[in-house]
Amino acid sequence: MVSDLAPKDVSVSPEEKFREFLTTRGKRLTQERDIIVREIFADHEHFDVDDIVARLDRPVDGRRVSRATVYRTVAQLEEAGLIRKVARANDREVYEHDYGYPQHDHFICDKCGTLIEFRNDAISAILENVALEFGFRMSGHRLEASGICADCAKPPTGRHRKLDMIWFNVAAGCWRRWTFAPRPG
Amino acid sequence: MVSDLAPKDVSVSPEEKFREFLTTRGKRLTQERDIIVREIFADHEHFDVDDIVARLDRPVDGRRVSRATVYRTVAQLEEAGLIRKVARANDREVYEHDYGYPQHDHFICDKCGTLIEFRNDAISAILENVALEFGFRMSGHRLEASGICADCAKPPTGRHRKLDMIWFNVAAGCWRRWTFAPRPG
DNA sequence: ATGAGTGCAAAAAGTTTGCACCGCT
DNA sequence: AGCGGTGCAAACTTTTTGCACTCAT
Repeated sequence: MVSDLAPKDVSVSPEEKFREFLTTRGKRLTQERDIIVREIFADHEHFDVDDIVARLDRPVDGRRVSRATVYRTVAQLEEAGLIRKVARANDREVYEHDYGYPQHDHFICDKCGTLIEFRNDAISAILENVALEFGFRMSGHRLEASGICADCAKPPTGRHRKLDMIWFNVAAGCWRRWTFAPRPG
Repeated sequence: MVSDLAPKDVSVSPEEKFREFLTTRGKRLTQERDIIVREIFADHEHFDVDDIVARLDRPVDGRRVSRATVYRTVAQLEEAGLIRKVARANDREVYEHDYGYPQHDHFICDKCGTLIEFRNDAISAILENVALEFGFRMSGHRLEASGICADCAKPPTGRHRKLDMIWFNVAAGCWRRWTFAPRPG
C-alpha cells in the first residue's frame, strides 16, 4: 500500500494549512491573518516580527495590518507548526518556516549575526535516543552554534588594515556588522 | 612531556579567573563584582539575573549591590567565559557555569520549564566537523530540545483526574507549572 | 446576530544608560 | 590624582493587553 500521507505534506499552501489549524480551534482566517501568512511565506528567509511589520508598512488589499496583529498571528503560526523560532538576534526572536522543510540547525556569527544553515540528521537521531532515556517527549530542538564566520574571521589584508579598522570601530564591532536584521542607528 | 595546561584549569577559583580577565582589560575586581561572582558560584544551579539580584537582597560585607551592576557583571562574566547563556525561560536569559564544567545540552519542558541536563560528546564532535566544512570558527553551542518532560507527560491517574484538572487549569497549564524560576502572580 | 479579531495606545517586563558620586590602583 | 565603577532613576525595546469598534461566519 502506497503511503498517501507523506511525512510533510507540501501540496497544501501555508494559508490553507493555517486555515485548517484555525478551524479546529474555532478561529477564523481573517484577511489580516491571510496577508501576514502570505507575506511570511513570500520568501524562505529568516525573519523577525519587525521585518514583517516593516514589509506590511503600506496597505495590502486596502488593509493596514497592525503590529499587535502581527505578534498575535506569528504566535499562532508557531502553534500551528508553520514557523518556529530559530534563534534570538538583536534582542528579537528570529523565526523561519517550519512547513515542508527538513529539520536543520544554524551557525550564528557573533560578529555579523549571519545565520548559516546546515543539515545533519545524526544530531536529530542522537537527540531522539537521549530523549528516550529520559522519558522526555521531544517535539523539536533548537541548536545554535556560535562563533565567527569565515568572512568575519578573515582580517582585512595588508595596508588596508588601518582603514578597515576605522570601519570596524564605526560599524560597532564588525566588518560586516549588519548582514542580518540591521537596526537603524 | 606532561601537559601542565589541562583543557580546563579548575585549580583557580572563579574570582581569581575573573580577576585575570579583568586585569587584561584594564578593569578592576571591585567588591561588588567579587560579591556577585561568589554568589553565582555558590552553587551549580542555573540562574537568571533576577535570581542573583534576589539573593543579594540584603547587604553582603556591608554592601548592597544594585541590579544594574549585576547586569553589567553578568555580561562581563559571560565575556570572560565563566558563564554562558543556556536558554531563555520566562522571558529571561538563563545562565549556567561554564568554567571547569563539561559541555552539555538541555531538554526544556514546554509545560513546567524544567531544564534537564544531558551530556553527549558525539554532538559536539559532529558540530566541530560541520563547522570545519563551513570555515566557521566555532566557540560553543547552545542546544535546547523542547517537548514534555516525563513528569508532565504522565497524566493524573484514575479518580484524581478531575481534581488534578482543576489544578491544571488554575496553575496555568501544567501540573508542575513552576518548577523553574517561578514568577510571582 | 454574535463572538472572534483588529487597531490603538497604554502597560509590562527585561535590560541599558546618563550622570553624579565613590573608590581602586 | 585619575579613571573605572556604582547606584539610582529614567530611558529603551520588545512584547502584551484592555477596550471599543469591526467583521467573519
